[in-house]
Amino acid sequence: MSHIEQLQNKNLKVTPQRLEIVDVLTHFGHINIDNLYKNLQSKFPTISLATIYKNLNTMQDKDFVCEVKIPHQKSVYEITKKKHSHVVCSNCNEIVDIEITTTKLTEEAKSLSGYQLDDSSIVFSGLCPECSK
Amino acid sequence: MSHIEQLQNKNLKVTPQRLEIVDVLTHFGHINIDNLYKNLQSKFPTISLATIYKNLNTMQDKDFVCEVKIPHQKSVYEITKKKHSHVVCSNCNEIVDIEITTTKLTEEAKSLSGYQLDDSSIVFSGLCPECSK
DNA sequence: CTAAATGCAAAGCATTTGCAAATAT
DNA sequence: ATATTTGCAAATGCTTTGCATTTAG
Repeated sequence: MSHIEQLQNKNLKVTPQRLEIVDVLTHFGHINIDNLYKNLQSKFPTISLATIYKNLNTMQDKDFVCEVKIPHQKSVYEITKKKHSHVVCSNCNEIVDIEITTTKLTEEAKSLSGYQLDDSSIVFSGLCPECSK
Repeated sequence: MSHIEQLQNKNLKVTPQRLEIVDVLTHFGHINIDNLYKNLQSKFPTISLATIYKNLNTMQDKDFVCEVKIPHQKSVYEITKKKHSHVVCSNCNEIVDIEITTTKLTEEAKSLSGYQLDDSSIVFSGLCPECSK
């Protein structure tokens, strides 16, 4: 499905700025506000941070984009996709997605806490292959 | 060990304000800046947010306090203790600590990502026993 | 006595809002 | 044609800084 269709499916008007935000998010996978801004400026020299904030907010409201909170770093944003976890390099900040099975751990957490749990946010930290050389 | 001794062990001067911050952190387990501020005002009507920020920052530098980033909420702070995970109620925001075994999951994450991992941050979300009634 | 902490005010960032003009549908 | 989006400027909110005074050790 094209990015245009993805936006239309969420009832988001397809503006050039918005489309480029989706392109950049898709290309980088995860990106923080500042880097998103920098990347958009090459194609849209007059784009404003307000536009980026507004777009990220409406996209989050429509559940098309989500924020990932990372320890000791600024939050990054990603296109909402199948539930997954994150691994972050504490040296170069590279982030990758991983699909791990959290069922057993969530069960453990449920019985230990007495909570009814339906979600989990997991971020592993360490060194990426490049930085651990 | 008393809170006074805990501060001294970290080379932190024992001021009344600082001691009360530790008392409040210990009492609540996890608290965000605003609520910490409100709680301190009863005992120190003229305490300033700057003092609280400065204290949390130096305490974090000394690894005596740490920040916990929670999805969809303001960060909370806690006294640094043995590694553990968190469970948060998405209705009343209550947070509890749990000790779960993350070894297997971390191994899985390592092999999937190719990263050398030495830390993980896990936050489960759901309803606390009270809110799920 | 010295270095650090406090509290105030000001400064510095980050994010949101209001609004006129432009644009998507 | 209408409702939404954009980009600017201003406003708001959050966190840090500078500094004179106070306090802990």
